[in-house]
Amino acid sequence: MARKPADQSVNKEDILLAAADVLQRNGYEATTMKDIAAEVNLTAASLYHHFRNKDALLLAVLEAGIEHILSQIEPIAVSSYASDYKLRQMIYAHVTGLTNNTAVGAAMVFEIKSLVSIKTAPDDGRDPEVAERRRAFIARRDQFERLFRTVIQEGIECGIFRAVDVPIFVKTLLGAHNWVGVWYRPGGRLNGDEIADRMADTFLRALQTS
Amino acid sequence: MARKPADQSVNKEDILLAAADVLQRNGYEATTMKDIAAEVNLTAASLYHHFRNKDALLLAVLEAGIEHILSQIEPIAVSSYASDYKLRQMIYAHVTGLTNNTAVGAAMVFEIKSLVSIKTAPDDGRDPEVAERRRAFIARRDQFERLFRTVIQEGIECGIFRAVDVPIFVKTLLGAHNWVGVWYRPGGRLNGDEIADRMADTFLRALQTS
DNA sequence: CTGGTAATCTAATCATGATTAGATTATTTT
DNA sequence: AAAATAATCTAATCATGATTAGATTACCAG
Repeated sequence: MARKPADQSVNKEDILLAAADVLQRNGYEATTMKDIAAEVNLTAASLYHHFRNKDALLLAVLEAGIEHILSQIEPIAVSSYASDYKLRQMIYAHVTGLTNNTAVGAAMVFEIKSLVSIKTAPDDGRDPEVAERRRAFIARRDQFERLFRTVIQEGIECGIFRAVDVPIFVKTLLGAHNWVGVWYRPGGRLNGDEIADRMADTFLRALQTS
Repeated sequence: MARKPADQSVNKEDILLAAADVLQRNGYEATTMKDIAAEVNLTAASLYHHFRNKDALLLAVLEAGIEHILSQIEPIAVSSYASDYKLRQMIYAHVTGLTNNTAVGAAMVFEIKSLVSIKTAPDDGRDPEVAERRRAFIARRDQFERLFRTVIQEGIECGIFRAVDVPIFVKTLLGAHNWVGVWYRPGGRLNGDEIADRMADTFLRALQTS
């Protein structure tokens, strides 16, 4: 499990990676600070030098994840290629993103719930900063979804795609993608690229006019 | 939140429903025995009269959920209608199942991870009975997935569907479905039936020969 | 080198939440 | 209605895990 020789000091990057990994394996509540610390050969207490608390750490993981994905998807979405080409590329980017970094991917998918869950969240007076970042994160999520909607809407308008119920179609698409983060295991019959391909086929077929 | 007048004594059914509900809201780890108990106006301690422990309770929720869904899907899958008709019905049953009982649906989707998660599970010596039921549950899950695969395979063989990569297609389909349990909220623009319809359209289109 | 900051550590604290023990009360059965 | 059983309760226990306090150690600027 240990990834490093346990020598030099650790930076936030390392911790985020390790956290994403543990998070994927165990889920938010079941992941202890100690688990994360162990992954980078630190003690739990040391993590507090880098992050205010567990929530802040989780949030940082998710932020990194979504920014990464957005940085891949956004340029495609706003490019001027044909809608079908764009959609295929976006699907490809998203799915391979999830399969390449399973950790962040699955953490992202699942932990959103912890994040949105009202348990800790009801106008969480305790840490206004975290509350704010939480809000920002959700906004990015929405942004992400919107990119897909826009591309599909475009495609419909210029007649490349048949007229589907865009919001539902996008939820369907993203649900399928997200689930990949759950079942995908490296070394299976297909690699991320191949999976992405097949999924893109499915959804582009579904949008085909005829 | 309280569903009952808090009078007569409570039975397992009630507890399972309540648990599913809380589970959906908070997730496994974040759901306390007290939360569940409160939902049926009991104390946490009282729950132990009905279930050996928290794991057993969760498992019972999931078992009930999957049996219910299977009881809906299986008859359709083994019937002798045309594959496309069967698939549409199965999608419909699954999706509306998830939207009707959001609680069980989402709990099912998410909590599988807790269940499969190795945290509590590594040949869990502590409670062999629970370990066994856990195994059985996973088997039912697989059975469920297999029903979809079979129907699609059939359809391909008799030329109703185009030749897709069946395992991936089914993961795609089920991922999309499962996600419904996450985003669906009663009272939205569309009800369960309408959502199911649109999703069925999407996937049947994707399978269309042409 | 030498002070100062950064990164860690060890050893508490503190809170939460599962589980158990030992009554108590309600319902059935005979 | 007495005995037995079921369903609850209250009041511990016990363990875990987040967070804090107070050193210690490592590393960098002057």
